[in-house]
Amino acid sequence: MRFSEKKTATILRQHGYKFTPQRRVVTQTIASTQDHLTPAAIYEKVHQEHPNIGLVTVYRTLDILAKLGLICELHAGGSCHSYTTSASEHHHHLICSNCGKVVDFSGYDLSELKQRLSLETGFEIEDHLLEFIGLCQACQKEVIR
Amino acid sequence: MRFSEKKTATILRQHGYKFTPQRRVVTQTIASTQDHLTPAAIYEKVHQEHPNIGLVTVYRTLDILAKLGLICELHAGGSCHSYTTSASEHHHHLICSNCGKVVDFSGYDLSELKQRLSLETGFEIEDHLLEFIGLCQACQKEVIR
DNA sequence: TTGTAATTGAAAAATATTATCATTTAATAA
DNA sequence: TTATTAAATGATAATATTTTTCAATTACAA
Ligand SMILES: [Mn+2]
Ligand SMILES: [Mn+2]
Ligand SMILES: [Zn+2]
Ligand SMILES: [Zn+2]
Repeated sequence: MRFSEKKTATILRQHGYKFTPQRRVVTQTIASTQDHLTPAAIYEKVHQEHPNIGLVTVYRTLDILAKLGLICELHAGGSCHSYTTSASEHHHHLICSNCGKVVDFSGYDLSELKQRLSLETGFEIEDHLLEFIGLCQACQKEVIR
Repeated sequence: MRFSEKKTATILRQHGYKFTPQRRVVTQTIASTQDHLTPAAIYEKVHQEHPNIGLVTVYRTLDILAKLGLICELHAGGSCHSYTTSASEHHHHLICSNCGKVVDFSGYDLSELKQRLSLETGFEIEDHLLEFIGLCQACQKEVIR
């Protein structure tokens, strides 16, 4: 079982959030499938059983669950955000989550990992994304929490 | 000089695209700064000098330039897409660009790189994103190009 | 120069996300 | 249990973002 209701409740409460029925349902819905789902897809599933839960609540819940690491946010090309349960001269990026500053870095080679994954999964890998998110020096001073 | 107009023109034409004034301007605008810019920000800059270039053209141009690797698309948390010149138990993802299938993988450790980057840049790194994009086995057979 | 497929811009449409605010509710402690 | 209260919800509206449409224009190969 990849999903523990008790754990979700505990972690939410530990961070000062309430464990509401809505949050339980959204979490369960995401846990009920291997797929990654867009907010709209999650809302649709949730809405079938619980037509009274609003889309906005889904968005709010996803934000919180992702922030707490209870679900995993991923970037899927076109439709930017989806969620799944948490269980040239190429360069990569370091991005400040506060001011948006971007620092490039290079010299980190992922080709060995890429090859390993290709063999293990049969994927034909075309691209990758490696980004670090954090606070730049300037923003570390400004930001309270 | 990080930007070569001739190279842009050549690569566009090599792929059957025309090298239009609009595409030149968008490329130049992106190349003119170290920042990463949202489509809206790019449009705004472009629009100052060339008020006749439409927002839609900016979007279309960004798609093409990114696809050809002439600019680099990045995922910046909140506001999903920006562009810059191209020069639980934690796990990561392998995503099929055709059907959206997601395969998790784990056991790849980025902590050493993270530490190195922290030291070099002064960033306080909070998170990272590592994703491989490609075609799953099933889709490799289906997809023509 | 000509022909033609690609591209463009304006507008509208479709999507996606966030803000507001009156009402309800989970959690704490009397 | 009950009362209290800050947090959460849902309906709606407001924004923001992206895509579609289509007639007019244009790059560029022939
Ligand atoms: Mn890059
Ligand atoms: Mn992950
Ligand atoms: Zn910063
Ligand atoms: Zn696939």
